[in-house]
Amino acid sequence: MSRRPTIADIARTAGVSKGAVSYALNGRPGVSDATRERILAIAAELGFVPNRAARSLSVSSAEAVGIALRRSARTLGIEPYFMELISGIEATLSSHSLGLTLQIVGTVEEELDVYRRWWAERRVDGVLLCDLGAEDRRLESVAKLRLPAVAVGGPIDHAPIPSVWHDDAEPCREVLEYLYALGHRRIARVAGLPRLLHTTVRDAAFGEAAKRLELEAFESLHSDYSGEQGARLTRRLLTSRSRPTALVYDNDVMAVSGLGVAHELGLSVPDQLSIIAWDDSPLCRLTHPSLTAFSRDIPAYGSRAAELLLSLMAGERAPDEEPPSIQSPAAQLSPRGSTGPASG
Amino acid sequence: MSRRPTIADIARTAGVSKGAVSYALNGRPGVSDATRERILAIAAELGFVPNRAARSLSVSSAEAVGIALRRSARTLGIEPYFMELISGIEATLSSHSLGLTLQIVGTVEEELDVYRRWWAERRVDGVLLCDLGAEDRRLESVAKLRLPAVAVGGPIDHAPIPSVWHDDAEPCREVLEYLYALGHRRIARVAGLPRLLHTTVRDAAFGEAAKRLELEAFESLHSDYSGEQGARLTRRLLTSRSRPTALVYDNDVMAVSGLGVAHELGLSVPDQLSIIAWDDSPLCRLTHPSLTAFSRDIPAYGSRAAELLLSLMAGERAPDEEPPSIQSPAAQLSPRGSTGPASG
DNA sequence: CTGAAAGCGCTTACAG
DNA sequence: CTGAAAGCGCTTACAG
Repeated sequence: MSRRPTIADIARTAGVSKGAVSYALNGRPGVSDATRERILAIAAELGFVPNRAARSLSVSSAEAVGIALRRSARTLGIEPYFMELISGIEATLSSHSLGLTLQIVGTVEEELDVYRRWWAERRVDGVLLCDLGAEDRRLESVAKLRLPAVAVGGPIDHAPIPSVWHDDAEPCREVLEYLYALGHRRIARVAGLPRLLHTTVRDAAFGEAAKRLELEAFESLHSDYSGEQGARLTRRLLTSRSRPTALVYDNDVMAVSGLGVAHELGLSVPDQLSIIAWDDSPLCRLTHPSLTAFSRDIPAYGSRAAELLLSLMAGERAPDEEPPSIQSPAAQLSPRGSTGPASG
Repeated sequence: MSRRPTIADIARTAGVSKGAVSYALNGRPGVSDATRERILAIAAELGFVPNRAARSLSVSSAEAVGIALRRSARTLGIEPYFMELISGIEATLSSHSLGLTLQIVGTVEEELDVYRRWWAERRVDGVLLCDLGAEDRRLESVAKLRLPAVAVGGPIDHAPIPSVWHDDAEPCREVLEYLYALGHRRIARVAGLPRLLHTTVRDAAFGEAAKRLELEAFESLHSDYSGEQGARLTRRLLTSRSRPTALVYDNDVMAVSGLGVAHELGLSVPDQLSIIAWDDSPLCRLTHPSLTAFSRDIPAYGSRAAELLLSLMAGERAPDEEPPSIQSPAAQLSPRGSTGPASG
């Protein structure tokens, strides 16, 4: 038949009720094994696939998860992070036959509107929140909607929703100690957006470690993660009177553009300048020298977030139980060609 | 009320039937203006948003568009193209209150299964096909499903579905003439996947133009678009006995990694080697020198594809009418620092 | 212009 | 173990 087959079609050819078909299809008691077999065979033969809308309407669930991204097309394109994260999320979702609904928004207000609309429409059963802010209105808002949600990032203690996060402070200490061991005493950092949670975590950790190591100089300049700002800030740092011998970047895009500026200024990397990128992506191996970077498995991170959201949606915990945040492994430093001993 | 309001709630408080509410909400005749106003006011006050599943079930439409990507997390992350395309698509869809459902697949078979399932479930009303192949089974398959579909890429003449495409041959001629004018006579190209349609279009156009210009040497080496292969093929080309003085890359990722190889081999760009990238993205401005590249507005391209799909979904043309493909502006060459006169 | 009813395709108590 | 029925929340002919 060219019309999509329904349970009514199956019921008719099997000579049973629609209820029986539903029980058989969903592996529930209520039909004998023989009948079940027969029904399943007919369903398979007809190529039956349940209509999502009908199913959703009955069980009041959308069988989909939503993700709203507050970033420009430009940023989304250039930052490998998002697509890798989405890949991981999507892998988990599709293995549970859940759909992924994606929307790009311009402002927090728009983003909150999207969540409210999704909730009201029942378009999604849960959402994943990205780009956590140091102060983040979204946490309370989605919690108030009672829309299952997981924050991707953290740590966010005493928050109304759980998060999947990883420690950002330890890598900060690690990288400064590594550079210190290589003899670097004047180090600077081209940091990310100051409003983001992980930026503040790194700000604090870098500050403390720099003080503890008694570095000659350490400063963090904040940026919007773009290559343009990465280049501009790098130029500023490298043309100052006592220029740093090592630069740490909060993402890989800026590190690549920083390397370009070093070339432009005739500084050889790593002889005269060491460069370290934060988010490792294939980008870091594209350059010459290739970039020393902090690596972590972003798709796995996304998968873990999706799994946590699934468990929330399944309502596996008591209403007043502490939301079970999950800590992921911290990023690992992968030394490559862009770091070496300080030339003094 | 904490329960999501339904049209029944509105009907009750307005003292009318559910049908009247539906007419009023959808701007259809069947209610007086006064009643309509009253209903709309109550709906607004209750914060009414229609339940998607119920609406979908009634009107047999999912109010969503699907896109299945057959690329690895790695590729999706590093290629700015996809996220930019998706941004453009999404912008158009959300302005029409349509959702975007995204799925990542491993093989063509999986991809075709996804389309079949989406169709059977009525999860989407239409799909967008990316990464068109020179031979592409998907065109026939989705056409057979009678699932509205638009191919992103082309030209695909006499195809069962329309496409949004742009001319790739003219830019090929243009770039060779440009390099010729700069004095280059030995040129090579690091091309993309040979199975993709636009690769074959470029293969042919480059071949013809090279012959017409009577270049001393022109060759195309095919790759998988990855930085690794870009580097490997560049190394091979630059270490051959008569090395080319200019390299053209089919994407920007490989061009960046080719530039890295030039640095590695101590070749100065553009003095000893000119480099041109195909897909312009912020990546091309990250390097030093910045890369001469072919630019086009990818988000706009995505928007156009989405709009064409919407018109198809609206069923605006007769069943036997020729599918109305849309040609987009060809890519424009943006000369930057990576190209210059041939040194001989 | 308006109301009551049927229907979209599922799921799920409720009787037999 | 099975069947008949109601219900999810909308839309849409069909009568008045």
